[in-house]
Amino acid sequence: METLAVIDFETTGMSPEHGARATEIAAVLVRDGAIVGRYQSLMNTGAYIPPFIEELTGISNAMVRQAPPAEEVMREAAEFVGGHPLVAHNASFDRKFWDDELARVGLERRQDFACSMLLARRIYPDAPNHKLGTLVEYARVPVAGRFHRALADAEMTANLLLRMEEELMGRFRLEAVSHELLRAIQAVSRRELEACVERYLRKEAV
DNA sequence: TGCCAGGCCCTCTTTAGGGCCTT
Repeated sequence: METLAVIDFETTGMSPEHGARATEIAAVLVRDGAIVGRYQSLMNTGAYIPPFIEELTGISNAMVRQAPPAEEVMREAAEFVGGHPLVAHNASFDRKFWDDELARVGLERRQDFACSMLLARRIYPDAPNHKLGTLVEYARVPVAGRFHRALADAEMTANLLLRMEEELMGRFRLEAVSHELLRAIQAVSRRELEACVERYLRKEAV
């Protein structure tokens, strides 16, 4: 059975290209419909956390000053994730920081990301919006802790992913949902969801 | 907010604009 790694970063800003750095990372492993592993750590990059971000995440400059060095944390996180396919909510954001923080320790990403936000737009088109907090309530996912902390957000994203996989399995009578199928679904428009799954199933059958 | 992005999607579209989502 395939194992997926769901990751979430807290950061000092929106883009590493403009100097933002990670302040916390979490990764949870998902297999057989359940969370089977967890990793979480604050990380010290030396970067300043603006007051707005401190307020948003509850992660202060004092907290990260006492945290392990970013190099140590990223090596641990990369080892924990291994080669498992990745998932994140609005993955384009976490992918940038994953790639940037790995590169700083001489490592490279080995796998693709699937995005739970793009999937939710297709699977739950009638949700009020597709923010993680809204989807957690909409899909009746248990609240795992404070929003905007990495482990809570990663766990809720993982459980949201499992709900969406159940929805796909029920709707299309699938026995399992692979990372490859998730990537195929997120690459088509909402209207093409059904045709996409059918194409995928035909390819699998050949 | 120590001021910044960018990929994606929808539609009153495609020779474009604007909103969403992440911190």
